[in-house]
Amino acid sequence: MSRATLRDVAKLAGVSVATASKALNGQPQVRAQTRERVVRAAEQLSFSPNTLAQGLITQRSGTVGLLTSDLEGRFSIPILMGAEDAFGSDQTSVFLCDARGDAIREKHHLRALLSRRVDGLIVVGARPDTRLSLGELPVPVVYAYAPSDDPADLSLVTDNVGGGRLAIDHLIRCGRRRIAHITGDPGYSAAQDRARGAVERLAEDGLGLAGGEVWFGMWSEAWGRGATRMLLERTPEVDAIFAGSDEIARGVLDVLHEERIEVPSRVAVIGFDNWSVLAGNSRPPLTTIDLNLEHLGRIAAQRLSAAMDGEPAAGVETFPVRLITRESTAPLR
Amino acid sequence: MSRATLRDVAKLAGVSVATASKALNGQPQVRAQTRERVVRAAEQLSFSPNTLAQGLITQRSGTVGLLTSDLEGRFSIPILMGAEDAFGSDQTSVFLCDARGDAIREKHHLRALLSRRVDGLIVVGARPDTRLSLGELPVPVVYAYAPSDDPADLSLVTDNVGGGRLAIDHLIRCGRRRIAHITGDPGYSAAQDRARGAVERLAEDGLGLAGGEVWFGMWSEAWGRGATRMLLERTPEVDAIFAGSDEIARGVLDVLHEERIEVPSRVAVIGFDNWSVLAGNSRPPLTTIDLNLEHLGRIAAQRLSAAMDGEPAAGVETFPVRLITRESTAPLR
DNA sequence: TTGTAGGCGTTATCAT
DNA sequence: ATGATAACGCCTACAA
Repeated sequence: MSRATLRDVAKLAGVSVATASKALNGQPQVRAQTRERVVRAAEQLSFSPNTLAQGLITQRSGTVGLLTSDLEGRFSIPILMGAEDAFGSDQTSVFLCDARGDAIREKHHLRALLSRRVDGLIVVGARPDTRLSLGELPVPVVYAYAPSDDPADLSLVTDNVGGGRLAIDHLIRCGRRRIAHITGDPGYSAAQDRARGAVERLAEDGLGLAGGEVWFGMWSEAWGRGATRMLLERTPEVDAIFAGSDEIARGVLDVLHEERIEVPSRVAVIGFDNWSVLAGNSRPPLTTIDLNLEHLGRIAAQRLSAAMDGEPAAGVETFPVRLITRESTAPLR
Repeated sequence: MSRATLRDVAKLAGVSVATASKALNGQPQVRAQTRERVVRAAEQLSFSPNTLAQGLITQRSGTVGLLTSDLEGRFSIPILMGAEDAFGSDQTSVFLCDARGDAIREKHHLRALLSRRVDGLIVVGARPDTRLSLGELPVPVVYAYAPSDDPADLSLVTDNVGGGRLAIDHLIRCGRRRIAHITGDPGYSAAQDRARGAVERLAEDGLGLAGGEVWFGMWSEAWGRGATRMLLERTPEVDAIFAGSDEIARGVLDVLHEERIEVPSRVAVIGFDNWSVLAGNSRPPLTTIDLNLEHLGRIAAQRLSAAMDGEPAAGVETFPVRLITRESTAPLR
């Protein structure tokens, strides 16, 4: 199976390359009968137009670059899927580049992408903290998940503050009043923002955190377990725990279970991330907050398309998260 | 930041495009002084050669397609990372395409990739069962994880039988003799192969499975819990459990913990996949089998490069898995 | 050592 | 309705 060129098709159909081109591209000024001949010739040779050559002329490669900083991270993948999906039906293909959090490698990839004449770039960070802007580039760029530090760039982020509010709101609606918050590394803006949202929402009902403080620590099950043990010792009357991630929530559930404290009847638990392998399989299945990352990716692709079509945007757009109700929370009866 | 062409560089340097080209590409027949001028001009204009145009001439696009059937699956990602890693980002860029297990979409992507003149293709399946060959293509193809049904294709797979053997071997070395096997959907060749390896290895020591049968079911924690309960009822003397996945292993550990059966002192548990969020965070941390998928991806890239350089290969290559020892297994004392 | 010319596969603009 | 012809950006004989 070798590669037929338009010339081959034209020759086989007995027309000029120009006519063949027009016939194949559905231009009107070509006799139906001629078009038919060309199309058949193309099929016969299984002709496939060389997009590179087309791009040379149209000044559009029909490709975009997806620059991620950690592929294995569970956050980049859904975004990446959403973006790939939104472009998919179009005629744009996606170059995947993983910089592994290394600035050098990122520069390297950037160079390669630009020389491949990508029409645009999506940059997806590993964590929702602000990252360095790539600066001015000959193609439009959209930052997803991790916002750029340059307000002239367009950044798309999830609403972590809103997520914290939403979690607490749900627990309050379940009749809980003594709510604790166990979360991860305080160096992450995600941890800070979720905590802030939680505290704000509590305040609206005249409440404070059970135990008085946010339990910052690490994004791990082990920390969830450790913090829960300390919490139970210090504040045994707690009736709900908002965990900053599903991993932490698993640790929380584990200790609760061990202590024979019933979930949700005595203590309700809510997680964050909706990482299904963790949230869907726990005992009981975990109520949690979904970041809508796939949607974020889809929007990123749309914004990028718009920018490529000459309608650029700037600033930070924040997207809402949503509550996934499972069985680890329920109204107090 | 617009786009300088080689002509612009040549003009600025006061030479012809041919000379500029030679100067930039390190050809010897150009005076050092001239080269210097050209290079400076290129830098000044931040010139970046148009890879598409180069590809038109060299008949090589410097791109490969990565056709995956499920991105969210935890198996494609490491392979994809390995492959992306192995292609030096300067030489080769990777087009990512997710067919979502849909044959139509796959055809669609394939068409697009070929018209983009990719130099090669890596096809990575979602599960290790045989998949349909893409047939004869104008570029080399390597199948990774899921082998092609056509022996003329090159397929790279992990050794699931060997994995089963390895797991049992480890348990036997720990002094266990009453070993049960709880695994997932029997419709997966992975489940069958791992079970076969396990049974074979047991037989070498004159042993059979504790309880007599493999416990096939589903790839979930819930099944791991359910099966373990039934197992303990029917075969309480079991001293080790080989779980077909880390998810299942988590369920196993959960019930063992609930029943106050000590791990590993009374029952050892080994998982499969080394999915770190599950295996690394369990109580105790889980001994498991790592599929070396990143390595598989790296090899896939190498084989593809070789094929692109005119050294094709065919058949199925099977790659060894490896034991990750954590704390859920230990010698019986 | 440098420049000229032809061509890679397409499309668009003219003639015919 | 069809066909030459000139681009697109680059590279590589070949000529000067």
